[in-house]
Amino acid sequence: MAKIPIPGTPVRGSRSGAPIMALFDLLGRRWAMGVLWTLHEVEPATFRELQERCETISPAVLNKRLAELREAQLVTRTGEGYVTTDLGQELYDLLVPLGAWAKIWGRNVTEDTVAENNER
Amino acid sequence: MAKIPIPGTPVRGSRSGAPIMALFDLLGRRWAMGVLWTLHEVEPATFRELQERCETISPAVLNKRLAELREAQLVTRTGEGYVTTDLGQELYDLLVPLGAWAKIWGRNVTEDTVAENNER
DNA sequence: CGCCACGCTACGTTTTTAATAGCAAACCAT
DNA sequence: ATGGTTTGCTATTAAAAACGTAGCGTGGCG
Repeated sequence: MAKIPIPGTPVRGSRSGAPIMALFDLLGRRWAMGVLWTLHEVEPATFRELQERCETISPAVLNKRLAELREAQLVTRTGEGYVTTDLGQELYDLLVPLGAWAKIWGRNVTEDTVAENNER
Repeated sequence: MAKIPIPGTPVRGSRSGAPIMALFDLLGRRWAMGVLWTLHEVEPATFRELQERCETISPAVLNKRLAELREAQLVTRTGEGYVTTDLGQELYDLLVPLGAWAKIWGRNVTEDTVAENNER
């Protein structure tokens, strides 16, 4: 059984286990959000499909993240493959705005990086 | 200079550097979202204030995350201490809904965990 | 039976995070 | 100017997580 941060018990960022900190602890693991995001755009997906979509993820980590996401009720497995749960869908919906914002952010970051390089 | 994922260049989850994947790469580092969240509720905050607020973060990691967040234009440093930038504020605003949702999620997760324990 | 896709597991290496100690610089009252 | 404090961080050693690759066991199919 996967070990996930449980709200109400000590987690990173909060000894009292504030839900947001438990969530950050869970999502702040490499690939956690990426898997959820990628799964959502392909579901239902088999383990290997998901692995290909993620391009560079190793099976060990994918397996671990999937176990955690399942434990956290965000993902489940059906005969057709892995799918997001209702809860997972809700979380995904909250992540969507980040996708749009990331584009704006990306413009800022890359412009500045280019600018800095030109300065020298 | 801190190494952060640059949209448009290969990052975890996307060889082409999709902005959302670059963002996930950045935020999917331990403490990244927690630091941004915590900073927002205390800013302006000194390094040590932030460290205390985060309860269990080590100075090395805090320093690294701060360097990355600054590099990513989300945080900056003033005479008063560290503060979020406009961009960082925008991102924080997008994170806020997660705080509310986390409470609902937390209820689900803990209830099920308790239920499972009672079953045995 | 042979062949293939699937869901993982194993394992050796590299990277990241943790935990703790402590240093240099700025500030501050005496 | 001197001793004490706070601040921002670096150094170091150890543990944990992630990577990359290989491959095993199972189940379906011809």
